[in-house]
Amino acid sequence: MTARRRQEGTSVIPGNLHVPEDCRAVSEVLSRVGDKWTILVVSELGNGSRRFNEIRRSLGSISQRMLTLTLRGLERDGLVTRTVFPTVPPRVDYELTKLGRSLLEPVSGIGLWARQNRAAIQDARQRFDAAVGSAA
Amino acid sequence: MTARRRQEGTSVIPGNLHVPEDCRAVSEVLSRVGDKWTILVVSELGNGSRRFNEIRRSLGSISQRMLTLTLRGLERDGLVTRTVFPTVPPRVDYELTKLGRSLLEPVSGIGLWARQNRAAIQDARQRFDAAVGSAA
DNA sequence: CTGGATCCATAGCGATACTG
DNA sequence: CAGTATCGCTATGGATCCAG
Repeated sequence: MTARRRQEGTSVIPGNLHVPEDCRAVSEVLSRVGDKWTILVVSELGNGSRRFNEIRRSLGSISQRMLTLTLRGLERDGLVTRTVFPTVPPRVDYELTKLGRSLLEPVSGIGLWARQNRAAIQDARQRFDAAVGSAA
Repeated sequence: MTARRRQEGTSVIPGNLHVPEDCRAVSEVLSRVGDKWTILVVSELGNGSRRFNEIRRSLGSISQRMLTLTLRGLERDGLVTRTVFPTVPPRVDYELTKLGRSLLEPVSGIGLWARQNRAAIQDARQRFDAAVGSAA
């Protein structure tokens, strides 16, 4: 039970994820990035500074509550800055930090993949469902 | 409600995500990729074909149920193949498809970012919590 | 060994109402 | 406009038991 790793793979990807330490790191980031809204918000902010309701409308379907929570989380993790203008009515601007912008690159990779392979996924899904349906 | 896109940004990232159509695509993929286990499983399978309990042990903490569900989902979406050997005891191998391997690249991008910036995030988190704590 | 079925606890998230 | 607070539903995910 000491060494049960397979040696065959020699790591196709440029950094192993199966080391426990890395697993935690990835899982942590994933629970931030992988939630329902983070990537969309970050992507929107990738186009420049935005006000609260601007983001809200640009995403269309996000609830006020979730946008607040998402932005709070991003702010907490140092990915966006929150600038309050003490005017009336109040105005709050959100903007990506350097760290936040650095996330834009890997995130856009996922986004690109998503758009390129969505059709393939939907197709596979239909085939799978059909097969399961007929088998049952 | 016809055209509410800003023109200023000129898209830092190589593909806009704020088009409704793309938003759905990304959200879809995200709900598959962004769950608690998919990325870890895909990463592990990136090193080669694996049996059910091999994956299970390599991740350590995943429950049997969730591994089954995750693999089923991945199979449904055409990202992994499931090969059953009708032996006794039964043996089932999982392996990434071409589509699955193509996901490995953007995923490893996220993984890389995670490892590189985990410290920065944790740091920002502590500062934020300290600030909020003192403000309250 | 692989994995289905069930029970249960919690987290996520939307809807709504209220405040500065 | 930009939040906060509360409620309630649903999805997620773990534990456990059962079966081929």
